[in-house]
Amino acid sequence: MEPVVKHAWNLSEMDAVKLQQELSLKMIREDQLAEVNYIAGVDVAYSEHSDKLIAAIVILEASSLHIIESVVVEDTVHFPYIPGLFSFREIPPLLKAFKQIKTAPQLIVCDGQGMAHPRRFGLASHLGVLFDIPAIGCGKTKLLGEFQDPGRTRGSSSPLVDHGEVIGAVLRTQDHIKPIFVSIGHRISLATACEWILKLSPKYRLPETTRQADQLVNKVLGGLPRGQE
DNA sequence: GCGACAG
DNA sequence: ATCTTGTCGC
Repeated sequence: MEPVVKHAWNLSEMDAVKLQQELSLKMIREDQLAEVNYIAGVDVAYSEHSDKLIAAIVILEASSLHIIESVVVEDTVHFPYIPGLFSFREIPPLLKAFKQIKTAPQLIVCDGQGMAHPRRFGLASHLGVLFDIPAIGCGKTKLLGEFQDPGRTRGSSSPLVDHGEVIGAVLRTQDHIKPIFVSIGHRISLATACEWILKLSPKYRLPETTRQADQLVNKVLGGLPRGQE
């Protein structure tokens, strides 16, 4: 698969911010989904030993949540980890991995935020806009925003708010387990995004897409500890 | 100035 | 992300 939108990645921090502001204009915050048969889960990790990034993509069949296709690639580090510019580090290796994917997904679930971002354009929005495929941001922790604790039962949620604007939802995917942060990536509403995440998390805290992609990365890393910055 | 800060 | 410590369930 190739992205619909292409742009340079060797940017300065300032140009990266500028690009986010331009690309964010293309982001669609309402439901624009066709029938969802295949869902992509993506994950990227840093390998300290090889000083490389490992990107994994899994394609799950929506009805069974079974893996239809998967790919793992290694890539050099193009950009440092900077909160707010996460996509400039993770997307290059993901583009390399997507080149090998044959089954086009109708939905992408990202390990990171969507519009719950300083410029409302996190990893999920960026990836969604590049491929023009509906995308959901799904983070284990928040980047910004305030929220009240959602109810303790699976399915409970409360709004994630930044400067009076609802930028996402804090969603409880399992009873009594720490909630996750769901936000609009591209071509999907927050309500629909939460429905999908719940559907994808029948048993664990994280959606199956993220779990499977994570598992694939760890398998390649050989269980070795991931590096730090 | 101090804390917060997706992975 | 990783690391540590503590608590609970098996």
